[in-house]
Formats: sequence, structure tokens, C-alpha cells
Amino acid sequence: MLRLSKKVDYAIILLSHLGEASRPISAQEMSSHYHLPQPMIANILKQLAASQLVESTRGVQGGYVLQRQTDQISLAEIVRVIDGPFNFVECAHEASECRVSATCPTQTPLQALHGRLYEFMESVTLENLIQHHELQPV
Amino acid sequence: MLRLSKKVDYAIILLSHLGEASRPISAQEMSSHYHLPQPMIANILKQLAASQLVESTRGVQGGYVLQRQTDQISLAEIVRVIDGPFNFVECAHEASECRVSATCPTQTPLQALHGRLYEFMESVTLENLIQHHELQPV
DNA sequence: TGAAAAGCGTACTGAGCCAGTGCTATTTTG
DNA sequence: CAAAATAGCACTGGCTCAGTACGCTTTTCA
Repeated sequence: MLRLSKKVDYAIILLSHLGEASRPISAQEMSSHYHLPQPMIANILKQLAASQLVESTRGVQGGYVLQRQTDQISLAEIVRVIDGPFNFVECAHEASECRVSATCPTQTPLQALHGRLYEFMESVTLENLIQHHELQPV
Repeated sequence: MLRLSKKVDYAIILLSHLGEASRPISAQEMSSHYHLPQPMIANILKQLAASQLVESTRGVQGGYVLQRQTDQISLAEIVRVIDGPFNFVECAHEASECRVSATCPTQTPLQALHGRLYEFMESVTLENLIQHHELQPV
């Protein structure tokens, strides 16, 4: 259906929150603040931590802190970290697996489209999402 | 996973083919040409016909013909016709159903992002996809 | 020093969606 | 009238994804 996964939606919310915080925030705290299931939130934060988007501190008073400036985190990176490699169209990568590769008239253009969308996602930063700035021109 | 559905991929292939043809092409003919399952192709063409993107002729020697110039058909329209309404993010529409609507810090920006991607998809035409022209600037 | 608060790792599950199928009816040609 | 096409529905099986579970480790602080 062409939509961001809920996990990505949640990740954006969490990262936005961290971007405006000035101390470590725990998964517990965020899940109760947004009324989202705690294990879900914890899992997403684990993924974000594993990918060095956020830094984690264990123990009492622990939690998560954003590890980069908000303008240094792109939407593409968030999607990549949460949902894995970004395949906008079926034949963007594995040309060999494409059932119609030999005769497909649109392979190259679809790949161009893929790249174009990718650039777009790269150009949107967390900064853009937090502030109500106009999104950057592409 | 953020990708176009296979049906949309196929629809683009079929429409591209029709865009370069000068007579009605049957579902049978295209399915054998691209080695794609005939019922699948037939279903997609039915949807395209129901949405006035292609014109159908029944009977022997029947088939499908593109009903508009290739530069008058946008990627957004193809996606809309095949996959239904375009919801890039969870909260682009039904704000009331959003679990975090009251406190969500990113709702408005995500909606802006939604609109921006939509514009992008509107700006890419079938013409762009058939020819190897550079895609239009957004 | 030990209990509580927090994150870490990994695996499981249920539901919904989507690719693909099937069948019957209708239309057109020859 | 038979064959070649589209039209309209309705079904299904598998995969993905949202959400859950559980046991482990690290840190704080009373």
C-alpha cells in the first residue's frame, strides 16, 4: 500500500522527542507519554541504539540520548535502520530475480525513480520533521 | 517495507507497453510476452479499464488501448487506481484514529511529508517512465 | 551488598494484506 | 454458433509486520 511502517512512524516520534530533550529518556517514560506499548518502544529504541542513532545508558536514571544533531539524521536513514534496505520498486536491486528482466521496458526508468525517491528521503532530516520549517526543496 | 506493490509494477509495465503500441493488445498477448500470469494481468487491466486509464474492446481482436497521452498519466494516478488511496504515513488522514494524536510532536510535519511525496508522485508521468528522459525536477 | 531500574538479545505469534487463482457471464467476430 | 476476448466476483495461502515474552546484564543508591 506504499506507506511507512508503524515502527518507522514510532521511531520518528521517539527521535523527535529525544531531539528536544536534554537528559536521557527511558523507554518506560516515552511509552507512557505517548500511550504506546512499552515492549514495542523498547524494541525500536534497541534498534536505534544498535545503529548508533541514539546512545543508551543502562541502570537507574538510564535511558536514551540522541547521538547526532537533528539535522544530521535523514529520513532515509531512519527507514533503513528500522525497516532494512530500501526497495521502492521490485526491480530496483536484484535484476537477476526479475521475472521480466529480459523484456521489461521500464527497468531502467524504475531504477531511476527509485534513486530519485531515495534522494528525496535523504534530503528530509529529523530537523525538518521536528520544526515546522518548510521541507527542503529536492 | 515501503515499496510499490507488484501490481503497480506490473501496471506500469503494461501501460508502458500500451503506450508504445498502435493497436489493441490482449491480456493474453501481454502475459505471454512478459511471462506473467494471465489472470493477474487480466485483473490489473480490468482495474485500469474501470478507471478509464485504458479503453477495452471485447471479442475477437479485442484488447486494450491507452486512453490518454503518456504525459497525461501520472505515477500517483497509477498507484491510486491499483492500490487505492495513498497513505504514506499512518497519520496522514484519520487524525482521530491516531493513538498519539493528542501528544504527537510530528503529526503536522509528517502530513507535510506526505503531501510532498504525493506531489513528487504526481510529477512523474508515464512518459518519463517509458522514455529514458531525466525525471522532472520536483 | 542487594534490590530495583533500566537496557540487551532473541525468539515467538496472530492477524491482516496481497499476489495469485477460479469460475461464470457477456460481448464480438467470422 | 463457436471461439476469442473482456467483466465481475469471490476465494485462498503465504508472508510480513505489529506486538509480545522472557531471561540476562548493567548501574545506581539506600
